[in-house]
Amino acid sequence: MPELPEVETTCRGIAPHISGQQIVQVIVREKRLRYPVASRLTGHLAGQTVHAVTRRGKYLLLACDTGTIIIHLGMSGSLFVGSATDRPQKHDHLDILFGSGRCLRLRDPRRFGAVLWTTRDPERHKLLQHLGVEPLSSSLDGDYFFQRSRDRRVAIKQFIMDSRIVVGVGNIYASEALFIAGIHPSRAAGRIALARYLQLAAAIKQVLGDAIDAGGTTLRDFLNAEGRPGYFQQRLRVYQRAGMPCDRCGSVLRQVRMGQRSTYYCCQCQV
DNA sequence: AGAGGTACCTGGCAGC
DNA sequence: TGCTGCCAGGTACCTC
Repeated sequence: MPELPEVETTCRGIAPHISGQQIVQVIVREKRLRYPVASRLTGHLAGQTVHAVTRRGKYLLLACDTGTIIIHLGMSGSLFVGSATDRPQKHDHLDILFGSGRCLRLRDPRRFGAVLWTTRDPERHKLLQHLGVEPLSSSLDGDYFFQRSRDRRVAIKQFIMDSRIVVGVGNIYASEALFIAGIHPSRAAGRIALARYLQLAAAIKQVLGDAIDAGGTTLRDFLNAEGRPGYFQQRLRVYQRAGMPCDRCGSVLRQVRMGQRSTYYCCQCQV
């Protein structure tokens, strides 16, 4: 599920319920996530207050008294606030219980997610220190892409999905942004002109921004959050539409595999 | 340094 | 119905 829009939606959704709240207990039912959940997490957290909930790339950061909880949702994770008395379901691996009676629960069937604890500046954590720019910030623009891509022969789709370049562009939105910008996904990153990178940067901001706005519509019933965020139903223009007509030119949309990932594009509109 | 492949894990689905 | 194989929104780490 989680691309950046869902992580952002999650961040906004859980923050009002847990910011300023004191943690009373952490329950780990399954510690075998991407990295083993440290047992010290349980001991360290009781009594600490969550001061802020922020996002860096697809990492959620819960700032506490003496350190920061780092959460990544992997490919199938979701995080929601409920009551501490709610009965856990099959893949509910971890709960953080608060003095308010609320419970922040991590559900992750594929267990590619991660829950980590650091007492240092989280930006310096091994997993975060090499992250590239935030796509919705002013740091991402055509010039930035142009400079970083010189002499790079990697396909543009893999280039924009490289978290050292820009964070948060996952497989769905990489295809969507390249379609909007009219760039063929396998074109070498180093062979794209500045003017086209200006369009690509704008396209990425547009698709991610629209998705966050759509995801925001589900925030109202976030406490019941169980179903999919609203943005999932938004009309994707190429993703999973192979064989269907391009909504711009009518050509049949194609699907190829790039770096073991499905990629969708229009061979007329994208060059 | 850059490029490409592999591994981690479960669930849903198509095809037989 | 039940089995098999493939696919899925991520990313760290390995080799060449």
